Amino acid sequence: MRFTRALVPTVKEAPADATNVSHVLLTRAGFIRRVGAGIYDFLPLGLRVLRKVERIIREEMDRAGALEVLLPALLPADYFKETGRWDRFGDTLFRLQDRKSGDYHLGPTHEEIITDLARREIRSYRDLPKNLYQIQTKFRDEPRPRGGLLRCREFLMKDAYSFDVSEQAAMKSYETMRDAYIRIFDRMGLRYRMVQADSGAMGGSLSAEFQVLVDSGEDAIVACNACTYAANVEVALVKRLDAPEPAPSPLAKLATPGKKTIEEVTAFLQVAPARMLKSLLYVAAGSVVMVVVRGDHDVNEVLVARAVGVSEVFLATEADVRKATGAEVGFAGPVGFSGRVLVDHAATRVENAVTGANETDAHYTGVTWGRDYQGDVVDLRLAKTGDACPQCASGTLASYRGIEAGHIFVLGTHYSAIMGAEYLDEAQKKKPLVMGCYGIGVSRLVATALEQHHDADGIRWPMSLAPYQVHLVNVGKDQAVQAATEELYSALEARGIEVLWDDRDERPGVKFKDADLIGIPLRVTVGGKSLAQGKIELKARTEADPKKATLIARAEAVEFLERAVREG
RNA sequence: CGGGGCGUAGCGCAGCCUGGUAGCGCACUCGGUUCGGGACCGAGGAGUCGGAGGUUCAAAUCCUCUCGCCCCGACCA
Repeated sequence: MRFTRALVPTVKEAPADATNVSHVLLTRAGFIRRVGAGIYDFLPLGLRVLRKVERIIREEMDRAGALEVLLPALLPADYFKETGRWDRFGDTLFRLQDRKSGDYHLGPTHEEIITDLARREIRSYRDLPKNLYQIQTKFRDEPRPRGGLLRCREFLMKDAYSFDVSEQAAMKSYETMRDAYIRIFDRMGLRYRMVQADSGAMGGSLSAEFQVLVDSGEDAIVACNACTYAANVEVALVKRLDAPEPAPSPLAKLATPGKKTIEEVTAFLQVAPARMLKSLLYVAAGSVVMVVVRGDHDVNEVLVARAVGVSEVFLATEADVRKATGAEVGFAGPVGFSGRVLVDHAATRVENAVTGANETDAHYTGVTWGRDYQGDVVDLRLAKTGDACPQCASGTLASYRGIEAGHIFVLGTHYSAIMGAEYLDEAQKKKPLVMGCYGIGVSRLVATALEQHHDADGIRWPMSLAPYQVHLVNVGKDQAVQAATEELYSALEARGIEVLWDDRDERPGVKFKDADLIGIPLRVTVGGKSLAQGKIELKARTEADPKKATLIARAEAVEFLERAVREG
């Protein structure tokens, strides 16, 4: 492609509202333009990257035996009403009505629609297993779209759904997808980690996220430095500690006027935060539960929700706290508390702890688990760097940040049971299809890849995702240079190499700056000086030194570049 | 939904406090010089100042309402 015929509107200044690199660089390099909040145009370069992402995904999904379909984006409300998600999805659903006032919405995900297809078309165990996928635009009215392509209201997603005869067979489908995902993300040249994840409201039993490691990522994950354990902090566990030698002191009540926070109490009583019990009140499905963790630990709300058996919990309001404890906020504690108490395992190991007395301006000291208070002992604390690995003997956990690029689930029969998607087994018995679902954020990946591959000058696309493979630059107006560049351009195109030729009548500096910004992996420069020696210059975008270029004989250039492109 | 902020030329911004008929940089057009890391000189084109209402002789500027957007938090199959 000749630059003068292309649409590559690069700009020097970043949009004022951009807060992350991918948004800034995709905009500056002319890949995307913002149309509305969380809504973007893909310009030619952006679309080419998007297509590369799609192609890799299609190739690997097809290789894994999945079948591509295309489901509608515009959906009658009936299906979501059938599973209750019409209500549960709340404001996230883009709703609309047709001319006859019928309810419709734009699809945020397609479990219902695919399950409907399956219940109509899959009848026998002989039809199974099946894995259907699509690459489709999804719509979610996010409470707060942000980060350019990272969190949009309209975005492109690959979603796949597997159907099997049994839980065991579904596990196999899940593993096949897991392996396909590994190939996909490897091919994209991303550094990522597969982590245990919350199956949450999807009603699934097993799930893993593919987290692309980026410091600015929205998700926090922990991984063991010695074994394979890696998990989203939402569900990460920590090794349970052994009990200390018990040396219980008697329970005593102390006046702690105005000392509400852990910091205030530890300073006032001269005790370490680890000797405190932090008691927080949560509302779960309408009732209040007290959650007790060690003073230096934080509560993991997903674990609390799991322990209670609900999909989410909320921190109680001040009024709720006063009502439940009879004291101001800051003085809650498990001793003598009448409601349900959940205690983190580590908290039960604190002997002679200090905790609120459920009485304004008072705390207890000498609090000991089992003697002074009871409760359900579960794992409730948020894992953090340095915590002991729950899976192996000696490892410790380290924290990372990531962007969720893929998520795979075993769904079980959640949707098939509700919607009556059944097959007939060998014994002519009707059984619900066992499902799995597998998503990849296609448009998000364009931004995610960039978040991981850029420098101060611009983007550094991995070869597999780059909009073009070679960025050809001619410098100077020299007739010989012009002719040589033209010839090289044609030769490269003839070999099927994707080349963007900056044929603009611009100064070299402008061309080089734009080349760095756009981020095509190989830059080839044809200039008067080197051409006089029969050479052209090759510079990889990953090479930091702007002056470091490899000189290649003109005659060997095409083959050399062909090899360089193949090797990525 | 809670807190904060911003809407002025395609982009980034100033002007608003203290009302007086809209400006800067980039980009764009034309002419000239220049040409290996975002050149320079000169001449131009381009804005219902987010919208509605009000105050006033006069509103980008003051007042009221409204819409949109951004940031932090909440939320995020």
